[in-house]
Amino acid sequence: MQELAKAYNPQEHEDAIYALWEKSGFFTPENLPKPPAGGRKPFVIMLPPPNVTGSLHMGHALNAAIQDILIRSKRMRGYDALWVPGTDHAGIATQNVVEKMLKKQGVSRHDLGREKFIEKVWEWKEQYGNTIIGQLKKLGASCDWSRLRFTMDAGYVKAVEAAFRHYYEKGLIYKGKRVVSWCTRCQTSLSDLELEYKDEESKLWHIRYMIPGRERTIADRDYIVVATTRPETLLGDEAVAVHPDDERYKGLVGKSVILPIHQREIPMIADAAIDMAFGTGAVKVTPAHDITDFEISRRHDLPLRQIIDERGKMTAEAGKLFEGAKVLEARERIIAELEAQGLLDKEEAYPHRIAVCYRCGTVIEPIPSEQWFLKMDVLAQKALLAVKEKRITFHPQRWEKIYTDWLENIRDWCISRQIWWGHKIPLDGETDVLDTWFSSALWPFATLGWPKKTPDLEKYYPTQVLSTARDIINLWVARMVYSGIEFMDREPFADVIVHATVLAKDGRRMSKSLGTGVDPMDLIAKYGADATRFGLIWMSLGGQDMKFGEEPIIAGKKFLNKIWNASRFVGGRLGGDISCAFPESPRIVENAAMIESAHAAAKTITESIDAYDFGQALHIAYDFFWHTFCDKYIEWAKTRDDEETKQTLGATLAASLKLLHPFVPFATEALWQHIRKDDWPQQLMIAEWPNIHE
RNA sequence: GGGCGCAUAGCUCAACGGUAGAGCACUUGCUUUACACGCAAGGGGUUCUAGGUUCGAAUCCUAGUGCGCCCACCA
Repeated sequence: MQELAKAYNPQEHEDAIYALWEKSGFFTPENLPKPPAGGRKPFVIMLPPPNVTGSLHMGHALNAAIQDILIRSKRMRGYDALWVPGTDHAGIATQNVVEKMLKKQGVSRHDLGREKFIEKVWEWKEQYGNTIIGQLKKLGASCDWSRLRFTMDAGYVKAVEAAFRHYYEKGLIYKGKRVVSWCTRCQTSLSDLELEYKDEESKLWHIRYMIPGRERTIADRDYIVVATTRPETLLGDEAVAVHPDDERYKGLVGKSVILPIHQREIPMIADAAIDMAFGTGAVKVTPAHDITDFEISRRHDLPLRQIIDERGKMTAEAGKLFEGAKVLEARERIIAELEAQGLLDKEEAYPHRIAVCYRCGTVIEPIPSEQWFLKMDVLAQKALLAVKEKRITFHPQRWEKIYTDWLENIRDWCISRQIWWGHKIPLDGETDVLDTWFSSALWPFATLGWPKKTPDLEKYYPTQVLSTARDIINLWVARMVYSGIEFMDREPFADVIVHATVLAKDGRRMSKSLGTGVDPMDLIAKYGADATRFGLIWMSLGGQDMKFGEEPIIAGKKFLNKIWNASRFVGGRLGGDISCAFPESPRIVENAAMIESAHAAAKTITESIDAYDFGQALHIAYDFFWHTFCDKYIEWAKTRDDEETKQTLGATLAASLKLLHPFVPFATEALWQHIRKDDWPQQLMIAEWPNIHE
């Protein structure tokens, strides 16, 4: 055996080891050597496809480590372990990135036109889209790269079309004019889940709507007061609504009031959606520019008067005084006008949350728009039942509530987007593409060849586990569940791991804009991939969010050095004559105890992995290796020279490398390659997992 | 307005009904022939507060305080 360096240096080994793995082809289950008796059962995970805009962040790194631990341990346990990787075209996100790039060259997407622009996006995708794939390899992810997919590759386009047609023919997809959340910058509609909220120090303006004739209302006035945060929308008001039980307005319902500025008569209506306790209990109803008001307007058959256009400017309907003005300019003019006319009752400070686009932060304008919708009631029920009847379990289980609460209060899904980058809507003319999540929802089976009945689909669907971040439980997980049931008649996975969120050291979110982000690639460069994986998993105990610090990664680095040197010692002591097998009936008490400890460790590590307690599994492995094997046994074995002890020493090392491999694959494989004898499995990656039944 | 999570050693976290542990940091020794990325020994906690249940509580219950996150069509 060649001399090993005194200290483990990850940079010397990681790339070579990964190349060795890729060359062997064992990431592809069909290439695995001789199946165990009884054949191999599949164990399948679909990688949540990262956006082609992205590079690996700490959440990705943690999630990749979790999935790799599962896949590697199952592969060693004799499963056809398949981890399917891929990337997501990420509609709006990618379009925005490319638009920004073009802007630097002084070009807008409209300058280019649709076709040219999409060409640019594909170019961009080819150039940068696989950044994260390279980073996953750096991290040691044992994905089957021969099955790499993209949510807009040729086969995937077919899947999306088939899904759309299926829903359409079933009557679940319809087109309609609705008030939708509209981003005036991205020029597209957005679903509820694509909105973010921002606190704003706003004002609540109390406005007087005069009552015609000499009728009197509460407090003996000839006007009623409505409160609003958006006075400019009054130009589109079609009613004033009160609660049906509100005694204050009893006599007025069914009569009318005079809309300020335009002097239109609009009706007073009663609707149960109104909260009597808020403000004056009377609400202006603007059907075209508020989603709730739109719903009220449908119940009362009110017209839809659009006064704001998709660029966020006032339309001709708003009147000559306002046409062409931006919303905020119109607001100022309206307030000034109301004040001049004595119709501004009062204004008060009002802290308030406003919806903004999750991609660009622009304030959302609700506007009426022709859109495609997917009916959700029946599909949502299917997704709910899958969890309620325990065909799908979340880990930790409390996340099921997030999922069920959303599905129980769901609205139809607006699936059309007015952007250029995405799947074209099959029945549509030129304009729209599908929400990016419409294609992601098909991921667990579209990646396996659906709608074709492929052997892969037959063999590998359904998958076993999905591991993901919590913020896409509804955006993605719920949609995969009902899609799987709808198209495959079977839930796409049995277990959903909702992994911890990696927070900055001070407990804030990691984000580029806050400057709190940590780049996992920097950590890999500094400490190696194994140590980085070790640190992340070491911290992820009990499903709690983790405040990230480098200390556990340093602990990982030291631990790897410990493994390295223990192996160096055992290798030197046994002179290359290392056995993988424990002595059958040890006569020496210390050896028997060592073997028993190794079996016990194997058992608890395996059980912890199966329970998705990866942090606990790693702590057990660490404690076993360092404090039992090294501190006690190796120290004792130094004084011995008998065959039984030598055999125990070698076999315990081999078992330890196997148990540690899913967590720290590079160093353990490098050592295996160094100490292995010809009759050993050619790679630790496919070595048999220690027996846990003893 | 609802919901969820967390509060344990200087720091980051385990333990989840039976005498409080780890990693990092700290102290004191060690060129012990695998490892100073190491070895040995050690210091440090009335487990947020106040009640309660129990023979026994960090662990269960109630209330409070402080952080963090999510959902919602109070205009």
